Amino acid sequence: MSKPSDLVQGTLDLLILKILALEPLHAWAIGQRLKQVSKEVLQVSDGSLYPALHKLEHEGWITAEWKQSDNNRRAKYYRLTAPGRRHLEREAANWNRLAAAISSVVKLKEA
Amino acid sequence: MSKPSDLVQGTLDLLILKILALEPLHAWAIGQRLKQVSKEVLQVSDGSLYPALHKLEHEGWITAEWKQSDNNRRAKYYRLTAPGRRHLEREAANWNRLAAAISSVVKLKEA
DNA sequence: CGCTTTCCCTTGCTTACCGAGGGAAGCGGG
DNA sequence: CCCGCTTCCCTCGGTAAGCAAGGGAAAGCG
Repeated sequence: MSKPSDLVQGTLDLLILKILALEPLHAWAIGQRLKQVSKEVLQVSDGSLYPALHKLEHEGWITAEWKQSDNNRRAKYYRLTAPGRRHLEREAANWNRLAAAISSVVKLKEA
Repeated sequence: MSKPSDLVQGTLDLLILKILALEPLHAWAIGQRLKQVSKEVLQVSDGSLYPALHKLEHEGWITAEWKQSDNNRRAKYYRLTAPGRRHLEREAANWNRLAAAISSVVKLKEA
């Protein structure tokens, strides 16, 4: 099945970049943070998160650095790059454009 | 490539159902209407539209009927069913929930 | 009689995500 | 001291969704 009832396809990159724009975090914490700030609405699984992060890193929008986590474990902290920040702005603008269009259709009443 | 810059994945069903909730239409007209009401923002191709309609019909949310179009051609008019209307409400509610959550994340500033 | 427009459809591909799996290291309790 | 729980890392195989590119037919018009 695998129906994404707790995520909108194509928005994961945007969400990750936005979270990292506020503060560098490791993968696991990103998932937790996303869940927390969205009040449990947005939930992303490991199997989605890690590949997405690797893709973003490969595209140069984030960089990784191994550090010690708060719980004294090795963790790969991701940080937004300058191109990443610009990309985030583009993605955010595009989301706003599309979300507004869709919402306007959803709210349509008889002409 | 095929990057959906003019659509958000997973919202096509919702958009189609909503358009049909206002007025029965044939496939080609649905595409036009969607483009029109969204001020050119939402554009859906043939290759997306027809399979989506067939799927919706197969699931019982819409029904089809051959008629003459305004331009005197044969056209398959789709109409929302009662279960389809209920499904539309669920999908719309889910969209609102997720879109609000995503938008709230996108608008985040430093805590 | 070609040309454009309006309408129908399918096939193969890519992207994006998920579920299920596996592993290692710190930490606390018994 | 070991065992289980949590935290953290990752990959693989599958599925869903949409798109580009193909195809066709019939109406109307010059």
